[in-house]
Formats: sequence, structure tokens, C-alpha cells
Amino acid sequence: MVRQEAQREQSASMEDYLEAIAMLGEGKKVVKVKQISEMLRVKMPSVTSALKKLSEQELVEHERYGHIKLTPQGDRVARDVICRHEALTRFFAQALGIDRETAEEDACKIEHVISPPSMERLVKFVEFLEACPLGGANFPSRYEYYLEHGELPQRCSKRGVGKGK
Amino acid sequence: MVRQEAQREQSASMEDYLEAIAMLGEGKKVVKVKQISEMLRVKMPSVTSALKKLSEQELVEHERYGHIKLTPQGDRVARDVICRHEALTRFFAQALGIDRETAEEDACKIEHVISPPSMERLVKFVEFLEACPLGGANFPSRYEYYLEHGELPQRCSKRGVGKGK
DNA sequence: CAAAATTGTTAGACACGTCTAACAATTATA
DNA sequence: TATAATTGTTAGACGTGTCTAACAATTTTG
Repeated sequence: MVRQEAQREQSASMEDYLEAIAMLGEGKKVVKVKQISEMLRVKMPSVTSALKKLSEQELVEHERYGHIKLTPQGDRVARDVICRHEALTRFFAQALGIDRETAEEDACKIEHVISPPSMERLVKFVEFLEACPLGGANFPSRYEYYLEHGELPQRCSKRGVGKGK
Repeated sequence: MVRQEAQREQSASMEDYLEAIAMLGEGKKVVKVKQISEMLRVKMPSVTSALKKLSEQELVEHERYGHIKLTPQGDRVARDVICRHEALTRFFAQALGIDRETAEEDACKIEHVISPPSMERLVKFVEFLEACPLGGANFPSRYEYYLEHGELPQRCSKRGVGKGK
């Protein structure tokens, strides 16, 4: 019995389709080609052709004029992308203070290219900022001060902590 | 006098070519097709065709079998990409603690897709971490602790700062 | 300096993902 | 329910960027 070779990675486009289908299908809602096309801002024929491709890879179930549904495999991939998307959005919006819309846009692009180790660290980093009192509470405020004035709140240092550069 | 319409953005590929040419040309060294092809891991004909395209846009000077050089415009674009690249590398390597190689790889991808506002904030963020005693010195160590134990150094609050594993 | 090795170019195929135009199925509605 | 409106599909063009194969120029070296 020959084990199936590991799925080759999906392209950014295909990941977008999977992601869109997963989001539109939340709560087992019926997913339509039109919706996908609007969400991804592509024309319907592009969706049809993507669905064909994804069906061949068994990531999506789709029959002519019929239902659209992720297979368990497809769902796994989609969840993964969504997870990266959310973590990145949190990073840009919460940690960096970027406006939500831009944060989402950047997340949409970066989610397709970031490496697993960086993604993992980024997630931990966001968790850290959220969990750490100095990180979560003081950190952002000092950061904001820095953003505004280009320097730290004076006497921020209690003595050149660590080694000066 | 009609102002030239803003240059449409370059594709990730074209940005890579400009970046490679700039790096290989540092210190006015002569740039060769072969080098570019090796640096970007593409075959030489791909380079030739990219050079043709970039020449038409006046971002590169190139004559058949001859010299390869960025125009001032091309240099501007290249510097820009390199700047993003470096900031991203610093972020991943120094702030997140990712190994240099992975950090570079991620920077290479992300530099082409990140938005200007996010880029700007990210740069400031890295500067902040480097400048702020609590950020630069203690922050990383507490972060490391968190990475290892999944929770903050107990009583991280105000006295617990500065310790470390 | 002439042959050999290397580097660079041209031509053309191909994969990918998009689009428009034309047509088909489905759904809404008068 | 017949017709109109909407949604979905097919066919095929196109742009981008890659590649291989064949050939041309340049450079090295015996």
C-alpha cells in the first residue's frame, strides 16, 4: 500500500478560494459561486475554474449548478489559512495599531507566504503581548508615545538596562 | 507640463530583479546575467526577458551582451524594496528570534506584499524594541521565557523584570 | 590567436489565473 | 406556468513569468 504523497502546497489563489468557501459556509450555509466571486473580487468564470481544479484535488465537492462544499481535507487547509489570517490581523491591528482594514488586507497577502516557524512565533508573540502586563498594558502606551514623539518617554530607562549599544 | 502619471507598481518578480541588480552592483561592481540568475534561482533566459521588460520601463539600462545598470528611477525602487527587506529581516530575526535564514526567506516574500502603513509601523516597532530599555533588553528575555514555558515569569509585574532564564 | 568553454540571447512552449462573450440552467415573478 | 431575471458554465483569449533548445557572442586558455 503506497501512501499518498504529501499534498503539494496550494497557490495563494487556491488558498483564497478555500478560505472564502469556508467562511461563506460557516454554520453550514449554502455557498454560491456568486458569493465567492464577490468576496474575492473575481468574475464568476474564475470561480468555476478554480472549483474544477480544487475538485480534482479533492479539496472541494462541487457538481454542475449544484452545491459547493469543502471536503474534510479542504476544510483542514482552509482552517489553516484562516488561522494564519486571524493571527496576522491581530498582530497588525492590536500589536502594531494598524487600522482594521489595512490589517486585514496585509493579513490576506501575508497569510499565503509566511513560513510556519515565523507564523508560530508571531502567534506566540501576540499571545505574549496580550498576556504580559508590561507588554499588554504598558508596552502599547509607551509604544504609542514613541510613535508620536519618535523617542521614548524620557527617563524610561531606569539605568541603561542591559548593555548599551 | 503634464506630470508623469505615478508608475504602476512592480510585480514581485520585477522587484526581485531590481533588488538583485542593486545588491550585485553595490560598489559599482559589474553585474552579470549569470549572477542575477543564480541569485534568484531562475534560468538565464528569464533574466534576459526581465531585463528587456525593465529596460522598456526605464528602470534598467541594458544593452545586448553589455552592461546592466539601474537607472536612477530603478535604483529608487530597488532601494525601497531593500529597505523593506531589511526591516522585515530585523523584525523576524531580532524581535521574533527566528533563525536568520528563515527570517530572510520570509522577508523576501513579505517585502512584496506588505502595505506602506504596516511597513512603516513595523519599522517603528523594531526601532522601538531596539531603543527601549524595557523593550530591547528585558522584553526579549521575558519573551523567551514565555516561548519556553508558555506563561510569563510569575510576578512578571514590576520586580520580576530583568531576570531571565 | 584559434579552439574550447562560458555566458547571453532568441524563439517558442507552457502553467497559472484572470477575463469576456456566448450560452445554459435555475429561480423569481407577473 | 411562461417569461424574465439571475446565476452558472464553457470556450477561448490574454498577460505574466517560467522553462528548454538552439544559436550567437564573449572570454578563456593551450
